[in-house]
Amino acid sequence: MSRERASGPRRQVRGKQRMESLLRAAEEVFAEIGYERATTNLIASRASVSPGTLYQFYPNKEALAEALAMQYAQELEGLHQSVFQSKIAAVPLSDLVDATVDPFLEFHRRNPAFEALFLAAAVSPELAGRVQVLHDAVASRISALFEQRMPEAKEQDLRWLAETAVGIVRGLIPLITPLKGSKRSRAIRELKTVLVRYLQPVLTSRKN
Amino acid sequence: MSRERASGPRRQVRGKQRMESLLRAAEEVFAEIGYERATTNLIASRASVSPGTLYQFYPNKEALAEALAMQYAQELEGLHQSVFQSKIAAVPLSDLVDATVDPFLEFHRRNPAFEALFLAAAVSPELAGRVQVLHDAVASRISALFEQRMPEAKEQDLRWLAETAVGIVRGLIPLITPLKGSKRSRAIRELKTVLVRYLQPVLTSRKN
Amino acid sequence: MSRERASGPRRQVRGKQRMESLLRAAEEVFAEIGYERATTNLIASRASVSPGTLYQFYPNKEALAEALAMQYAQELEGLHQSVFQSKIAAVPLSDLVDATVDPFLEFHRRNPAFEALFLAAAVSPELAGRVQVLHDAVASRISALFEQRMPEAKEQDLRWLAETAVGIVRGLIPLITPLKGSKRSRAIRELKTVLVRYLQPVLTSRKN
Amino acid sequence: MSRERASGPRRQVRGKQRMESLLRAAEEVFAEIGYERATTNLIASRASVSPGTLYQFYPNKEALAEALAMQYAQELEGLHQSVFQSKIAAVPLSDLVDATVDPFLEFHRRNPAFEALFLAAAVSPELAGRVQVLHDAVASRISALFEQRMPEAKEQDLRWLAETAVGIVRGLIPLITPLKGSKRSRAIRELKTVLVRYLQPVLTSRKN
DNA sequence: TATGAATGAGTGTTCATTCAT
DNA sequence: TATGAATGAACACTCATTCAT
Repeated sequence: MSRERASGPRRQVRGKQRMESLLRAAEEVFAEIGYERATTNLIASRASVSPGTLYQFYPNKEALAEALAMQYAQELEGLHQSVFQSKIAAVPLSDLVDATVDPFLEFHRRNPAFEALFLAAAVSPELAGRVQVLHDAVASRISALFEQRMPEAKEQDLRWLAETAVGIVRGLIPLITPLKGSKRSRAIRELKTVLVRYLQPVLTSRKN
Repeated sequence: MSRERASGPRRQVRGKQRMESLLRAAEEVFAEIGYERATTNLIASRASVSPGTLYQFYPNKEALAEALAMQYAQELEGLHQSVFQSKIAAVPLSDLVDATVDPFLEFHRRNPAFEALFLAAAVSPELAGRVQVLHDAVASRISALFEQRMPEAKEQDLRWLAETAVGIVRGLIPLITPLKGSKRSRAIRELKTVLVRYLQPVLTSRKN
Repeated sequence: MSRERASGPRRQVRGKQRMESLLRAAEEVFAEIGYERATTNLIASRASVSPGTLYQFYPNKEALAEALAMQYAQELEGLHQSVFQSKIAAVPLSDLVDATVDPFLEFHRRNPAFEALFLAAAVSPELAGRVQVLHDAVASRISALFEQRMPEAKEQDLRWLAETAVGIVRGLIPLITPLKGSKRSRAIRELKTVLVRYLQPVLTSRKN
Repeated sequence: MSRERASGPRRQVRGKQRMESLLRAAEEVFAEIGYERATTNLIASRASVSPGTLYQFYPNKEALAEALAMQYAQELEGLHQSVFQSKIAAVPLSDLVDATVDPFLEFHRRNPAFEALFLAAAVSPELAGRVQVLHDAVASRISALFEQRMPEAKEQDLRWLAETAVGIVRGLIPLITPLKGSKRSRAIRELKTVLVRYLQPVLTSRKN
């Protein structure tokens, strides 16, 4: 027989590619019109694929959101790698804030569906559970970072600090996102000011 | 003299009541499942009326949201009346923060659809315009309050300060809302801490 | 008692006025958006009256159409009075056509709902019966007119002639209505040419 | 070679068939109750499909009307083919009228929704544009036909002649449609008489 | 009489999902 | 695998008509 099953692995590769392109399409659509308003048919057609194909890879709309969330979470893990490789304890707080906030804002800019997922999670309890990973990824990362500045602090307190910091960022991001240029810079500076002033009393660098 | 077409006004009263009860039903439903997921038929049936009745008073779903927003905005206006009547300039900052945050959190608790409107506005551009009034009501109020502490400050800077403060509150409210009792108190204290530390350098009371 | 029932007749007068103003409102609305699309609520509000009031005078939408049709029919009766008072048999055919067509076109212009009723009747069998009177009023009038030119003709043939003539007018009116000025005049001339050429062989004036 | 993705084309065939059956259902319903009163759900159920299926092929009710109009227009193009193939200039006028009117009446009988579309267009401005093609198809065809009889005539005049002739037919068709048998024949003869008498003076055959 | 609130079946249309091919 | 036709329960919204006042 001429047609051997060599296509097995190849098929899997194609499958992965399809999943990726569907995810990118979902990202696009979520970013444009939000999760709730996004329709699976639109996502499929953005991926140049039939609705049936979409459902072959993702059992429903939520699954797309979750897969996207997982991808984001993974990327977020790596986001502050460089910070962790530096001597955190010795760096001035404002530098630490810079090194944490800037990559995050960049990530935010690169992934406009990120916000859409958070908004959707706030409305849909089902989605909330699946997107929780995103929040956790960030918060525990920040918490770990803080620990290196104050190793004697209680886990609980570190967590509060981290959650609050993350909340501040999420609260001020809407002020930043619509702006460009110097106005945006100013808004970012304000965000950093809030964080520094909030954290200063507890996270003063060891050097000082 | 006393009774010209007695039933006219009575009918109008009934109309007003219907509008109120529809608004309360909308509030309920928005709070439970969010604006996007709320259906006009569900709202109508919550108000124990037919869909047609709803549309006799509100031309569409957005109009309900807007009417609700207006009501909230009005209530928010009155929220900090007492603060304004005190000698703002002389009060310790932490007291000022208390007097501002506490009523707002209370308002937030009493009106669970408030958050739903904000979330919806973030997703729906059409709604955004109609709900803007809510944000403005709060931000300009806070801005005015700040002005009394630092009358020499530029309008622009005051506005930034206010927007940032409001952003902080909105960012941290999700940490507070799900909690009860002492955990909630702690979360609230954390919010106030952020605000005080952020504002202290610029809004130190005159007395000091 | 000071408030006697002198209002009886006065009330009836007011009732007539209401009916008239409702009919005028219906006419307006039918002309603007057609019978099918016209809503009783819109008609009522055009007459500055509540829907309930409308239904006190006309039991349903059809009744409005019928009442309007009756009014038109009555007016159409009087439309060719002057023609009948002339010596029809002696007048040149083209003059007769002028004297018949011109007032009709004028009537058509003055009563834009007239056409709307015909269109609606063509679609709605229920309405058809009620609007029939309009067609009959015109056709039998024309038939009578023709009779004076050829008194020996059979009733049947006269009727055919009249129906056909009316059909021609109704068929060409859409070419006339949208036009103004000289274009309109030309279209009218064409209509008259059709009628004259059609009728000439049978309705040649006696004088000739 | 013969079977690349065999089911693809087969599905497309099914799609085409659905579109046809939906169009036939629409035709039926339009003919029975008119365009305005026709509901998409009724059309769908006539075609034994769900509403969703209808909307997969036609984005809205108007699109159905338009598709129908296109189909009719195409059929109308071919309607007078045989006339054009004859020596138009040499044929007696009454024969020409026969050869033009008869197929058209036959078409009219076969396609009862044709009239419904015209009526709807007269009421709905949106539809008017989409149905215009029907009128144009007929009128320009007739105009071309007339040109062969009087090649020296001005384009403008030919158009007037054609529009008028079409108007006559449309005006008299309501007299014909409800009739059967000899009454119908008589009505048709009357229509042809009108046309012949109107056109004779300008369209006398060359032979004469 | 007159009002206008109230009705509720029905309208065009959507969309997450399934299924035959 | 992939297609795209098919579903059908919902949705936002309408309107002729009724009814309490």
